[in-house]
Amino acid sequence: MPELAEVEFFRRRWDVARGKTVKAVYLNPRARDNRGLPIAKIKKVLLGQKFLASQAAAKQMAFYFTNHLWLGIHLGMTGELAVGPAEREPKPHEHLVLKMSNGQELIFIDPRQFGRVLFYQGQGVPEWWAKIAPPILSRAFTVQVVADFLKRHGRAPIKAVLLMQERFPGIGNWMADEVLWRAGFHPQARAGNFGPQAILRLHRTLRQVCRDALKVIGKDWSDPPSHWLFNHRWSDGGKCPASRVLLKRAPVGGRTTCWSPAKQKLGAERR
DNA sequence: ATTCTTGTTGCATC
DNA sequence: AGATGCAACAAGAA
Repeated sequence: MPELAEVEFFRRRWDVARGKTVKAVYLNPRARDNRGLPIAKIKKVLLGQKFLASQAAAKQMAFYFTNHLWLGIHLGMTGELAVGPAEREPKPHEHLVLKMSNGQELIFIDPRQFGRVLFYQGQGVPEWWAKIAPPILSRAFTVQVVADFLKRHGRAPIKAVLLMQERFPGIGNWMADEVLWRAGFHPQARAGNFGPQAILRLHRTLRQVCRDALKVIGKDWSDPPSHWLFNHRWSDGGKCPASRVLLKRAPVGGRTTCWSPAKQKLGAERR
């Protein structure tokens, strides 16, 4: 499920072991998440190092250890981070496990294996971390930046554009739908048709949904309130929490998309 | 049995 | 050249 706020939630889970030392490393060499990793080297250099800090950005996390060591994790479609006691019954698809000095294990589970584990050792910041786009909640995410990006992808449906991580880091399928629903834009609206007022509104709504999601899900994984589209989007016969009309569902930009035909009409973007 | 999936990439096509 | 769309990746749920 992991989009912006869920990623932050999982980061916090592992962060309980901050300050502890790595006592053992397990990396499944056959897991697709671990492809390309120097597994033997990671095991060797990580052992005995202290977990110093963690950070989430977009759909990625970075865990930083002494000796300039970085572990990056992308949760893909089905990944999650867990913390468990060492004597637990291991579950299937545990692709990375760090045994920590407090007796806890930090576990990365990912059945579908669309996720990714990354590694870096050295001064400075790894390329895979540095290249993540500036956060939607940062000052760099200006209205102008959004306007330029929509123009550049003018022929694509706005739904597909909102999913582009190079400009909307952390936005995934449900967040994109939530934004468009709240702002009142049809997911099929062409990005190039958005007028100045509509762009302003889209920009503001993007920031608001990110803030709200982090407040609700990012902190302790509470379910969002039922007046969000989130709670109704996957059920057949789901109704728009604002207008009570039957929600529509269809693929847009290659992804299942849910919208309220009452609230989101083509043309509203042209202002 | 079949179809679906909260993500990303690589490649074909426009 | 740059933008767009789609299949592929893999496993489990409905």
